Amino acid sequence: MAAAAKVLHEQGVERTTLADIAREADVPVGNVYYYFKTKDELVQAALSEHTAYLDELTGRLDRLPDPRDRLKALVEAWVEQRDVAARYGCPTGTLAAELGKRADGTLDTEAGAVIRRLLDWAARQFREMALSGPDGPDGPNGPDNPDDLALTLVAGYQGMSLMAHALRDPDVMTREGARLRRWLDSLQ
Amino acid sequence: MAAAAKVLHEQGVERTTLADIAREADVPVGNVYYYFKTKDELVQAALSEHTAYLDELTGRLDRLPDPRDRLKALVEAWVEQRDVAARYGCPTGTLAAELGKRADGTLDTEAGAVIRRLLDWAARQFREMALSGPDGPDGPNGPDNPDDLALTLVAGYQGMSLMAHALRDPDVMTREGARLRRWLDSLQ
Amino acid sequence: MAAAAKVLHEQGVERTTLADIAREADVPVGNVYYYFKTKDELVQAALSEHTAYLDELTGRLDRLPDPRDRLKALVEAWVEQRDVAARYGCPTGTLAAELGKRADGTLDTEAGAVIRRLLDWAARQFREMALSGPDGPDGPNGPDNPDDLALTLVAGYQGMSLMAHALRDPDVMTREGARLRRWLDSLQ
Amino acid sequence: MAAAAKVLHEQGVERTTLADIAREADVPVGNVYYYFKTKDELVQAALSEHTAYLDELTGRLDRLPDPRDRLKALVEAWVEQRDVAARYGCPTGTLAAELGKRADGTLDTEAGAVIRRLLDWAARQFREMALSGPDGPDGPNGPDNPDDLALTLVAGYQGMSLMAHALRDPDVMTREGARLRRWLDSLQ
DNA sequence: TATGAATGAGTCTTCATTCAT
DNA sequence: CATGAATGAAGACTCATTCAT
Repeated sequence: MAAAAKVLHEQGVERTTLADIAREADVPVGNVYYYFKTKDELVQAALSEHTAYLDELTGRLDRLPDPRDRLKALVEAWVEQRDVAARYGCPTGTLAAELGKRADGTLDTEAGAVIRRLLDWAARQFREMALSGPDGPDGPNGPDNPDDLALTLVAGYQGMSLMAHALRDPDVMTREGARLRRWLDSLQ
Repeated sequence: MAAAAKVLHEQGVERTTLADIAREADVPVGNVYYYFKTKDELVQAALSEHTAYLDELTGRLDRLPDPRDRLKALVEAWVEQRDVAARYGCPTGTLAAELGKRADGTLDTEAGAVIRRLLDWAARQFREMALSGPDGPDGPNGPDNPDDLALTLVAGYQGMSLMAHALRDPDVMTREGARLRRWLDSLQ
Repeated sequence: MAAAAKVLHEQGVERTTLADIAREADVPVGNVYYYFKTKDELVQAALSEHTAYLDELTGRLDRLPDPRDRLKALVEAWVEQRDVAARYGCPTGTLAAELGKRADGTLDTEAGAVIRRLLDWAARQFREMALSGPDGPDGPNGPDNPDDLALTLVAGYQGMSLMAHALRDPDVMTREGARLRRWLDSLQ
Repeated sequence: MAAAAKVLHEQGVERTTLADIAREADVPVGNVYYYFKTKDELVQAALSEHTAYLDELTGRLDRLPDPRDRLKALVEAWVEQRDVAARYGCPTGTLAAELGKRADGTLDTEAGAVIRRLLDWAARQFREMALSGPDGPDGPNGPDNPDDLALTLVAGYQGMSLMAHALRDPDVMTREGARLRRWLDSLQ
C-alpha cells in the first residue's frame, strides 16, 4: 500500500504500471494480484494510505489545546512538504484531478472523499473557535461560517500546491502558507 | 485543436486516445497525424488553445478602464464556468497536475507556462492598482507586492476549481468566487 | 525514376517510403502517383534505371576491341564504385536479395532479370575470347564454358560487393577486384 | 530465437511482422515481448542463432585433421544448403544486405560481425595450411596471405548464394561450389 | 502464498493509396 | 497535370490480468 501511494503520487494513476508498484514494493507482479484484484483496488489502497496519514496528522494536531493553533500547525505541516509538493503536487489533490474526470463512475469521487474528511476536521476546528462574524444570507456568521472557512483553508492549500507544482517552485508554498497563517490569525 | 482541447480537458491526457480526438473532430485517425506528428503535439496544441482563449479573455478585460474591475470581471468569468469546473476542473490546472509528474522532461512544464501567463497579466493589473501596502522583508508593499497578490489570486482560482471538481459541487465556485471579489475590494 | 533508384538503393525497398522518393525527386507525393500507380511500379522503375545504366556501361565497353579488355574494364568500373558499394552494396544485388524473398510473386525475380542481362553480356565476351579449355562432363570447355565463366565473374562481383558492404570496407573491392583481373588474365 | 531466425531469413527483416514470428513459435504475440523488448532484439537474437550455428559447424569441422579438408568440407556444407540458398539466400548475407543500409546505427553492422567470425575461422585454416605463395607488396605471400584467401573464399560463398537466389537456381551452388573446391585444391 | 511466465485487447504511429480541387 | 489533404489498414509495443507451478 505504501509503495502504491508513493508511486501513484509520483507518476499519476494512468502513467503508473502495476510493474512500477511491484518493483517499488520489491515483490513480483503476480504477487500484487494476490492482495489486490485490480489496479483500481491499488488506487483505492493508496487513497486509504492518504486517509490514514491524514488521520494520524489531525490526531496529533488534536492534542494542541487551541483550535486556531491546530489549524496553524496544519498549515505549517503543509509548508514543510513544499519540496514534494513542488515536484509532484498534493497527493490527494492530484489524484482527485485525475480520477475526477472518469466517466465510468469508478473511483471518480474517492479522492474527493479524502478531501472532504480534511474539510470536516477543519470545520470542526473553526466551529470550536466560535467566531463572531455577522450573520447574513449565507447562514450563521455570513460567509464566515465554519464550513466556508474550512473550504477556504483547504482550497488555499490545494491552490498553493497546484501553483507550486505547476511552477516547480517550493517557495510558493512558503509565501502562500504565510498568508494562510496571517489569515487564520486575523479571524475573530 | 479545439477537439483536442475539449477532449483532453474532459478525459485527461492519458485516458484520451487519438481515436477519441479524431472522433470529436470528425476526421479519420490517420488524418490527425497529418497535422500532428505525435500525441504530445496534440497536447501542446490543446495548451495553445487554452493560451489563445486566455489571451482573448484578458484582451476583452483590458478594455475595462479600472484594473480592479478587470480582476473582478476575471473572477466573474471563472464563476460562470462553475459547472464545467465542477465536472472537469480547470483545463490548464488539471493539465498541469497531470503533465507535471512526467519525469522525461516532455511537456512537463508547458501547462505551467500557460498559468504563468495568467499570473503575469494579473500582476500587471495589481501593479496598475498602485496599492499602498507597507514595505517589509518581502520587498515593496510587503506580501502585498503585485506578484504575490497575483499568486494569491490565481492560486485561489486553482484551489476553488480543484475543490469544486473534487466535491463535484459548482457552488464552491460561487462561494469562493465571492470571497475573492471581497478580497479584491478590500485591497487598498 | 532516378530518385527512386537512388533512394531505394540507399534505404532498401521496405524502408523507403513514397514520401522519401517524392522528397528526393522534389515533387509532391500525390504527383508521384500520377506517373506510378503503385510502389511496386516505382521499384520496377528503379530496376529499369539500373538496366539502362548497365546497357549504357556495356555499350561503352563494347567499343573496346578486345573482349578480355572489356571484361577487365568492367571490373575496373566496379572497383571505382567501391565507396558506394561499401556503404550501400550493389544496387541490383541488394535489390535481388530483398525482392527475392517475396512469396507473392510480385517483382521477386525482377532484379534477377537485370543480373541475368549482365550475365548474358559477360558470357558473350567469354565466347568471343574463344577459350580452349578441355571439354568435359560440364559441356564444351568443361567448367570453363562461357556461361560458367560469366557466372563466376558476376558472382565474384556480387560476393565482393556484399563483403565490402557487410564489413563497411571499400578496400575489399580493391583487393577482390585485383584478383578478378588476375583471373581474367590467366584464362587462355 | 529459432522461429525468429527462420522467419527473418525467409521473409527479410522489414517484411516480417512480430505476429509472423509469434505464429511460427506458436506463442501469443504479447509473450514474445516478455523475452524480447523490441523487434530489433529479435533480429539480434536471430543473428545469435546464426552465430551459434556457425560455431557448431566450424566446431565439427575442426575435428578434421587437415585444414584444407576442413575448408573443403565447409564448401560441401554450403552446397548442401543449395535449395534453401536458391529460395532465400544466405541467412547472414541477406541480413547483412538489409541491415547494412540502416542509417541510424542500429544493428547495421551486426550481421557483418557474424560474417567476420567466419572470415576469422577461415583465415586460421589458411594460416595452418602454411602456403608458400610469393611475397609481394600485399605482404607475406602476396595476395595469397591467409586473410585475403579467407576473404576470397567467403566472398565466393556470398556471391554464389546471391546468384543462386537471384536466379532461383540451386545449380549455381553446385557449379560454383565445385569451382571453390578446385581452387582450394590448387593452392600450394 | 509466491513466482514468473502467458495472454490478448488496446494504443500510438506509419504509410500506401486515393481524391478533390 | 499538380497539389496537398484524406483515408484506413496494418504493425510495433504496452500492460492489466490470469494462470500453472
